[in-house]
Amino acid sequence: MQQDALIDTIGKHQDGKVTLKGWVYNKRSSGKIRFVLLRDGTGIIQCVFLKNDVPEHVFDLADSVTQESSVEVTGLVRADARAPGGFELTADGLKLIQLAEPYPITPKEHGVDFLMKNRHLWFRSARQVAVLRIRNEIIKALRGFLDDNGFLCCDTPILTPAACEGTTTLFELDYFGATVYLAQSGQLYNEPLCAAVRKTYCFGPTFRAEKSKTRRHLMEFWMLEPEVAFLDLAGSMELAEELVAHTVARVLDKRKQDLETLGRDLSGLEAVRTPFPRLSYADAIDLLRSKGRNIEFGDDFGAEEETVLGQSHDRPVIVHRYPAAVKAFYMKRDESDPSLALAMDMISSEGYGEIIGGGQREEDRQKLEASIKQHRLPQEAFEWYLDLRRYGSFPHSGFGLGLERFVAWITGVRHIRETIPFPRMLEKVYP
RNA sequence: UCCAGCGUAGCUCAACUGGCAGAGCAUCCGGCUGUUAACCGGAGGGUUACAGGUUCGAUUCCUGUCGCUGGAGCCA
Repeated sequence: MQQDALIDTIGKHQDGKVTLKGWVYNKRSSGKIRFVLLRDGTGIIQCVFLKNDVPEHVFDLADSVTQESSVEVTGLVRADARAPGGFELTADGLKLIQLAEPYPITPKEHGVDFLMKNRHLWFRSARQVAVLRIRNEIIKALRGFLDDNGFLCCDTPILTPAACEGTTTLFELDYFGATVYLAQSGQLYNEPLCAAVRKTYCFGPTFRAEKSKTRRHLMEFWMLEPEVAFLDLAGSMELAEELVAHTVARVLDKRKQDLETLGRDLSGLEAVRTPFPRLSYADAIDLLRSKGRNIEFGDDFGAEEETVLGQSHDRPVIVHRYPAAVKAFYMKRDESDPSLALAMDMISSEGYGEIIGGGQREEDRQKLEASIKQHRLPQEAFEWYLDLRRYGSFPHSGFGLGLERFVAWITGVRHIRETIPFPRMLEKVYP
């Protein structure tokens, strides 16, 4: 691809003349000198226009051009200690591509509702770009780790005939007269795939029609779900912590600048090294009670419990062996205590809640059928799933990682809505 | 769905116990040769979310509706 000069690598052109295309981020003027901050999608650079050195129409345009107008600037690249990026452009030309109408998002404070209605413009701002860059780095690191460890990305369908787990509310869709649902997980489909390729994962959007209205929930979010044949619960906990630690290290290595733009406290991320503390559900209950939480054995954790558990360690904590009653039907029971499921959750360290949920799957057909009945699910919809227990059944485990919660935690962004370009929230689908 | 809070200029917010609806930014005009959310002077910009009520008088108090924000439950 033919490449114009770009701001993030402008140093290559030091003392040379370049033409930059981009948008006016801000401008300042002072009589016979005018400054235009140019944003090109890779960075921001200050362009300096001197009245005595540029044609009059160029000098005039540097004053009248509006915020976010698209322009083409030519000039000399100069190192300057005063410039935030280290370089400045001494401009000699400015061409207007389109004069922007008064831009709604000024370089001042704005409210959430206003910013969300202008989401398509909001992410031109520096903080939002930093989040998008980190999100991309996280995706690359997650996929890279799995790809390098022998996983095959196979992917699973988005339109599904029945509820995967029968627990959460799904979006319903007309499928040529039949009813189908938007997938809430690729997990059941991953299981036959791991019998074919041993280690598989899927990575795509998932949908929950729950009327959740918190800073940790989206109606549409991206989930990474690895599934491995002949892997037990302990193995899946190791995989999860290695995957998370690798990804955090990678972001610290590659996107420190963006983390600093966001004002992220790096010490919280630097502490994320394996092994992560493991806590049985029973131990977690004891810990919560010792901290004054009123919780009984058998209760699932609420948001406050997750926060207490997450904040009691300097890195993510893995809780395992939950009561089977609070977990999905396909979870394998613990042989030493069949009331417990071989399930595990990873809770992030700084109050961002559960980022991973998974465990070992039931491989015994009769036990699985009993569980399907117990959960009042229609067995005929799961015959293909039961086939895996008929034709060479095998122990296997996996988990799901919620991308946006993970991004929220790593970036330190308080609300999950900023971690995806176009968040789908409760009754909010514009833009 | 439930609980709590908030709706005032394009945006962010003031307006004391009910007494003339105001500021900063943005926009427009003018000034300034190194500005960093630049600054200085001036101008325009209002059905105080909507409907009703109490009152001499309502942005302010009451009722309802709508919208938004935060939280809970559910989960990643």
